[in-house]
Amino acid sequence: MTTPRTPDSTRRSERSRRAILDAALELVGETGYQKLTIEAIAARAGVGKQTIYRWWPSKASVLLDAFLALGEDAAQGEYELPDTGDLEADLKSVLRATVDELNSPVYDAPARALAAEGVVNAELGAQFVSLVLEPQLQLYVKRLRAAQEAGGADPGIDPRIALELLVGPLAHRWMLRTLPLTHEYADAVVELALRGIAPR
Amino acid sequence: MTTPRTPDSTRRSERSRRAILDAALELVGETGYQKLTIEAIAARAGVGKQTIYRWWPSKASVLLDAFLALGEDAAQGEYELPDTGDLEADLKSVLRATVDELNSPVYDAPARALAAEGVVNAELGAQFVSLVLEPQLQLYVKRLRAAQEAGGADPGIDPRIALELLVGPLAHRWMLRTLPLTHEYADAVVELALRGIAPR
Amino acid sequence: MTTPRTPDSTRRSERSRRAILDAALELVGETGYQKLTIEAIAARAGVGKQTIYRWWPSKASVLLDAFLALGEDAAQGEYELPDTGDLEADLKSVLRATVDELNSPVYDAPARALAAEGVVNAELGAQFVSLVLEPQLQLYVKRLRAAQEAGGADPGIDPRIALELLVGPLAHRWMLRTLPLTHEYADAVVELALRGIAPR
Amino acid sequence: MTTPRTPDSTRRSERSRRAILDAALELVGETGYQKLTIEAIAARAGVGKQTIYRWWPSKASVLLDAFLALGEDAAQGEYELPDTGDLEADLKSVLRATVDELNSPVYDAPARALAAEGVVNAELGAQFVSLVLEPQLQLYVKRLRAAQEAGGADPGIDPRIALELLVGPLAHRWMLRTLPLTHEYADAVVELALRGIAPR
DNA sequence: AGCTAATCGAGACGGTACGTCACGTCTTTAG
DNA sequence: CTAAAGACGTGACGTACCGTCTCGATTAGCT
Repeated sequence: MTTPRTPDSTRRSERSRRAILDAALELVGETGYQKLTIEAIAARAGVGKQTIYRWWPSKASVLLDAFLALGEDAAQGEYELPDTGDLEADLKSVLRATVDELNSPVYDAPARALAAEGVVNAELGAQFVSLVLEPQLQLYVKRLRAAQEAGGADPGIDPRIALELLVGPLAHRWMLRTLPLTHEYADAVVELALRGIAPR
Repeated sequence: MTTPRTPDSTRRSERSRRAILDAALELVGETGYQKLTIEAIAARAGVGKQTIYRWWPSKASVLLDAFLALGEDAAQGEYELPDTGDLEADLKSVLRATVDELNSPVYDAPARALAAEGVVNAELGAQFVSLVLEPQLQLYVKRLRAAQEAGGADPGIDPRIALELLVGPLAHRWMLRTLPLTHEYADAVVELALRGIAPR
Repeated sequence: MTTPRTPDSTRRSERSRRAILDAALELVGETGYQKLTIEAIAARAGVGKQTIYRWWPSKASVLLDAFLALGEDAAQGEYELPDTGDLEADLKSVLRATVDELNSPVYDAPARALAAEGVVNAELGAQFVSLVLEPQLQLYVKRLRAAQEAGGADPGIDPRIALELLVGPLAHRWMLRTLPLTHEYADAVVELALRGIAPR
Repeated sequence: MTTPRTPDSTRRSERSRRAILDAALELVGETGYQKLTIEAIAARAGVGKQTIYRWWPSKASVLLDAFLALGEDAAQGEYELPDTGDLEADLKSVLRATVDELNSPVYDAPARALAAEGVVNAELGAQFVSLVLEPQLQLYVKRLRAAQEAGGADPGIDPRIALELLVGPLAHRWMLRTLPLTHEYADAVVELALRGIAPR
């Protein structure tokens, strides 16, 4: 009988939207993802619960938006990997920066929450990958292609797989905390992987 | 005034323990981890809730035990990686088997649940690593050391890092479902990683 | 800075007013008073909620107006009780008509809703009494005074109390549905009450 | 799938039951029936909401039980109307007592709430009548029958209707507050009604 | 083999959060 | 420039589970 009713996004309150995203980030940092509740977000944001349910289907979804907003504030148009001509140096610098980001408390809590949710919830996972992860990975593809053309990498190699050799190990250590995630580790991974990627 | 009392494990009902672990595995497969509840496990197992709370501190902990039991049934003493002398062939065979396991529905749901929980819950994550993951990884270390001694791998390389070059990419694809996890991918990862690991 | 603003009743939309009253009557019949909501009335009437809040302070108040409109349509100037000179016959005819009205589905739902609200909400109750009930009761007073003057009723009796002996029992059966409300009952009440009212 | 599950009344907490009934009576007196909420009852009683929902289907139902408990405490086995041989005196004394009760703040709020709910909700109304009202009314029937046998009342009269002539007017004034409910009014009603009831 | 104490299935309890509904207010937009 | 449409903060709804707590009724290990 009563249709689900899609809300009118032109009437949306930007004020409330920001307050919700900010509150979500704050709370996930303070209490962790498991204890993060929609009610707490609403209370902290000074917003009715319905205003959250009107625009997002789940708390994971709120957090994804909050994380994207966080990224946009920070990124400020950094849509390229450095290309100094020295592939090894460039990759080391990028992976070291990634290590720093993953170790930074601001990114850590929401990123873990989203990654964990994505592991278990395919739909959210797909969004996380397409909105957050894949754009990053494409930068590697581009940089590796450039290296192949410049003769710094074996042209027979699939850059997609090469990139996973670089990123996979970092992700592995970060997600399950098997061993500490350091600059030295990033360097070691780059060195080892490049021995496989280098022209024969 | 009565002490918190630790339960007497000699009197523990093996019947109930099995029923609980089985129910947990069934339910995590049917409804997913988020919707898995202690009450549902108790009901399915025909057991009082207290019997679960008496022996486990959380649902993640129940699931970890259930997953370990699942592994023990299957493993049957396979505590070695094959060593035919051909490192590449051996690794391909092992990683292909891992791919099959990760793609199998029986392992997938509980393994994802535990991995996700471990991402976000450091304590459970540590248990997962030490009980499930690390024993597996040590097999790689052992095999790689053997290869180094036999001259099939560069002795200057840290086997721990080498192994992560093999396992990290697989884990990455599995956890976030970026791209399909296939035998071909396993082969490609082994080939590329071995170019880095091989003696110079 | 704008004053609370009293609405300008000359600009009021008669179209909306009727649609709201009609919708209120329809809905109270369909779903009952408890489930009657301002939002549903507005939706059914094709009217904004604010148009209701502008003109009425509560849903009970809307319903009171709707009920009054209903009465005006029906009454068409029947502002007298019949006076054939036979008090007993006149009262029986009036009370039988009242029984029919109370048993009619159209009047029943809104009348019950208002009566119930009036029981518990003194303000609305006072309005209900002064606008709906008291005018009716005054007709009885007038008819009984006429009978006293004509010698058909004891002049020593307070007509106000006499009337309540007639109306009270009907109201009692109707409100709490203790026993069926029939013409026979109306007749029996009139006969018994008149034995008390008659001249000695 | 999941059966509605009827709770086991032998395990019921008497402590909680009393606390809930007491809280309901207190709150209905303080804030009125409309503003009475299950949540407030639970909070005041120091009880989980589910404990209310487990045992009662609605707030009206809680209040009915609370009112019955109130009655039981007060009544202490007064299961008879006085019979001094003087019908008029006995009825006046009883109706005066009823007037006092209806005017007492302790009874007023819950009684109004239940009466109002019963007007609009047939199911609750039937319970209210059979548990609260009808037992009272039967006492009148009994007393009137005794009077008929003793020659103090016309044996041709239906006691059920006679009683409604006594009780109906009181109820009418109480429910809609048309005019004040006083001892004088009770006396006047008895006198007038008895003129109809008396032997010819 | 019988006693006795702990574990067991069951589920009521005080709570927290869920996701929904309606309230009454306020703002935006179309006629 | 009125009013429909409807987003908003608020708060109660009734439900689902949480983790704790009592209940008898089995067990299982010790006398």
